[in-house]
Amino acid sequence: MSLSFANEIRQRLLAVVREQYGLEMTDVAMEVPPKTELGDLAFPVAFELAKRIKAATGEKKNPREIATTLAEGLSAIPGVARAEVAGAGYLNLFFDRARIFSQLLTETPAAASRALDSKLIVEHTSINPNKAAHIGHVRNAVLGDTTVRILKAVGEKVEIHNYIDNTGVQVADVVVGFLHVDPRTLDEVRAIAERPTTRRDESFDYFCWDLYSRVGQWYEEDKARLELRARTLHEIEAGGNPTAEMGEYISAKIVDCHLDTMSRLDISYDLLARESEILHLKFWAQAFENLKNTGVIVFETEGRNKGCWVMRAEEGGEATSEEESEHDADKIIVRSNGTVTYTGKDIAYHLWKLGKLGLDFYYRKLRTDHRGNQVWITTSEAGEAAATRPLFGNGTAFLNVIDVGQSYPQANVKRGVMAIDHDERVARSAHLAYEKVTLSADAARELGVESEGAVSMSGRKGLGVKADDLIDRLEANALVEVQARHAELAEAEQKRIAHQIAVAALRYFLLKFTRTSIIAFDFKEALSFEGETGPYIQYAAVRANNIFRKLGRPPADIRDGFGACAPEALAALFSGETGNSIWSLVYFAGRLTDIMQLAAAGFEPTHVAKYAFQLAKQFNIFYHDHHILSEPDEARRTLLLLVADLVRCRLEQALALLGIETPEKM
RNA sequence: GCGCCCGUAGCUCAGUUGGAUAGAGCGUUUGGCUACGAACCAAAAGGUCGCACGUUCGAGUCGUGCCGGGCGCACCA
Repeated sequence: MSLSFANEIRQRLLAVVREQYGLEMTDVAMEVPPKTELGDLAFPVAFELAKRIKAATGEKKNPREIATTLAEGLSAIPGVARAEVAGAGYLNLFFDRARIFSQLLTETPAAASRALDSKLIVEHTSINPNKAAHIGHVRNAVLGDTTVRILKAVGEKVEIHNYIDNTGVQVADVVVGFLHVDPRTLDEVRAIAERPTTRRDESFDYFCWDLYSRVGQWYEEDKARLELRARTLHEIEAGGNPTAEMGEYISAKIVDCHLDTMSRLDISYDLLARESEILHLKFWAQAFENLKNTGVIVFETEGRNKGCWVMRAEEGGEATSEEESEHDADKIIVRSNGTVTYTGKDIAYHLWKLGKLGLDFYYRKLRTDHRGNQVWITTSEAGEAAATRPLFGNGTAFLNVIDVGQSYPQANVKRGVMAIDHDERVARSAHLAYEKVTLSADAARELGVESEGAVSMSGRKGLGVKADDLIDRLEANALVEVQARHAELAEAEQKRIAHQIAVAALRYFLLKFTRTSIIAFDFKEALSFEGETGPYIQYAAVRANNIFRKLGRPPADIRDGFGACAPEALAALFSGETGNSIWSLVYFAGRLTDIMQLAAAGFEPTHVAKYAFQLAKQFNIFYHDHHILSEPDEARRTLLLLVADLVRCRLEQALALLGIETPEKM
């Protein structure tokens, strides 16, 4: 429903309150009644007014009486058929169904675009480039990608980053593996990474997955070997030596694998920002100056943090607490030996995101992805000229999709950044925290681990469901179903559809949960195509499309004939019990814009996922109740076709927001 | 000890700024394909919304205190 329409009603209502009761209200609550028979919009405002009137005049008024007065004052709003008082004092409005319906047929669900000078920088995926991606990583990527789609749909300008920690401990561990556990020269590693193979388990990221867990065991056997990790990490950070070269090669190759995996799920990026550049281009040194100048960080000359630069805890109301506990929340940014902590480096990186650092990366083209988008990557040495590439960074706010375990460091990063850049728009920046994916007892058993309850995945132990394995299984299962139903299609086409179904199943499975809910991954549930699943929603859209295919006329053709329908036919469509249920479907289809706004405001893609499922469910009931093509009344048939078309459009749009395609057939 | 998240049907989970009779999927039982293909639909059974106070005309939703589970709180990243 267009927002301006609802806002107009609100304003009118506020005016009536002013005229009738002389009360100034800034806003009124508005909601959708639980049943269509009760109306299309409900205002519980009379309850609050009763209270206010009593406070102002001492006069006791019944909420129903107030609602009645308001209803009388609300006459003649275009699009509103009538107002009713219901329950204990609800003011319910009924729309002019025919009018709204015709409006919806021409409306496209896009929100008013925001200021053009604002740009959100969304960081997601950011998998350590040392092993294959697993289902937990996919949750991050799907959440991030879907959030981006929704933000763009409501008019935000978005830049998508994928942070590559190519100089971290995890990469160092695989380098240790190739140097000491399963010794190989760089050329031999290259041979493994670049060997031509169609076998999934021979791909380089799978190879490293196994090696990484072997390294973990190898450390366990002799803790002294951890020295080797520290030395390797140091060499990688320093750069310009054979160890660093090995790390560079491995991480670049694994990043390639990750991008391929994510492409299968229609996920893409604008820029891969690498930690090696943040190190080599001395981002921290610059940020350090900025932080010192503003006084956010101070040098401790005594106490247990003596010799460190720390970010002091915010002054809370509790000044009475002991000295010791006050210093608990102080965050060390520079250690007493002069090295910088992770938090410090991340503050520097985020200042860059906002264009507040005074330094920039160099950039080069990495690849053109499956969508045809140019993916860029940072480099330390002179890259593409600024004139021939996008201007990266300089965002007005950042959004980071990172698991909930990073909440504390993330809060510190934002605190440090806000101390330097306290633009109110920066305050929108947020850590989009999501809970982890664990393995259900059944899933763990399938992977060889016996357990009573859910089990945490562990890259270090090599325990987890690899993303490509799962997608392969989904595609194989979907292909069986497609072949059973559409033997007439060419194999390539069958596979294409199976792929679309697999993506729908996986993405919906990860989006049906709220961000803060732990997902206990279960194969049976994730591999299902029935019930509350992505394919169920696709099926509803495909059914709608089938009607038009059988009809032999495109939807646009039907829309052109709308004007010729008699007003009586339109009135009949929405009258009676059957009319109510058709109207409730139409009205729900019209609410996509509201849902988008809700999802965007809370960075919660689940709202769109749940909406799409509910709309599909309602459509399936409609489909079952009305056999459109055999409808004898031609005008009514046209109108039913238009309803089907409206729902079809909104379903496909909602699916697109979720990163799910609608197959031609299924 | 401090902070955050979770607790809703047998299981897995939704539940927008507090609103009308708390929903869905799976599972169980039963029914519906010579229709736009059943990856669907219909029906039944299943609830002290962890517990107790409080605020409110109204609490699954807000506040306080408990109980139970998970995760953070490094001169690690």
